[in-house]
Amino acid sequence: MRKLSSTNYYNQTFLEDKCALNELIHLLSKRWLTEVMFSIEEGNSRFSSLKEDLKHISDNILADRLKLLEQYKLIVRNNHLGEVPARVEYSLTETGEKLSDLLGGLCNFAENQMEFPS
Amino acid sequence: MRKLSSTNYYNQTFLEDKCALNELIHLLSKRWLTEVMFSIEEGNSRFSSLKEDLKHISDNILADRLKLLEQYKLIVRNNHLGEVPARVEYSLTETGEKLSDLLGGLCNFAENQMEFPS
DNA sequence: CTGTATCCGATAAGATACTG
DNA sequence: CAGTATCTTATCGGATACAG
Repeated sequence: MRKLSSTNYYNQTFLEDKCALNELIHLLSKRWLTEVMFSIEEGNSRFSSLKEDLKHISDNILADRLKLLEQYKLIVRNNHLGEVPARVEYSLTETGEKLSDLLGGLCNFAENQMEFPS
Repeated sequence: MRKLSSTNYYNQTFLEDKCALNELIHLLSKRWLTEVMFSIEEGNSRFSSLKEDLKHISDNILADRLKLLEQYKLIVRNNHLGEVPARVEYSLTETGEKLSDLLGGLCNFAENQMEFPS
């Protein structure tokens, strides 16, 4: 639960305060996060179906990414209360869909106009 | 110089191979990288003027980010050979300018349509 | 089924000192 | 002026075990 080593922490918050883009990119850079978003967009709404679709993801990472996406209001969590076994469904918010579109454009750019070294 | 702890390394390359977007985001997520790009776009072409513009960046980080941007062909390095003291100028490539535009759109989205927690 | 808790190795940022 | 080399600390991803 500790953090902030002076400059390291300071610089990160400085950059995030300066421009929201830095905070967004920091979020997007978390491994699997965009994949989880795209997988939900494609119709995988359950924890188990996401886990199956993203073959190599682990439970704790998937749970963490879902929590993050929910906190940033990019997805909504629909808990079907009281059902046993538990049933939860996720879906994109409007903001989430908009972001997904923008990332589509960026993806197209990355694949067609960028040259990656080695 | 060592790396790859099996799954950790494997998953990263798996995701980068699957979609170039992941590799691009991984690049953009390096701290200061977009700031360096934007600062060059605004006319800061020298190492020293970038360092002055981005007040809290350290030498080794700035040097590393410039090297990365050059490797990905987002900037070009123009070495004025034989001048003493050394003089080097950086500028955006066409690809760099295109990426900068796209990031502008993403930045606009981040600042106007996203809600950041806490 | 849908998660949480703890631990460990790998990577990234930055401080400091030094170089052509 | 424009960097490089070495080292320390913080953060991140993943394995494993467990819980409501």
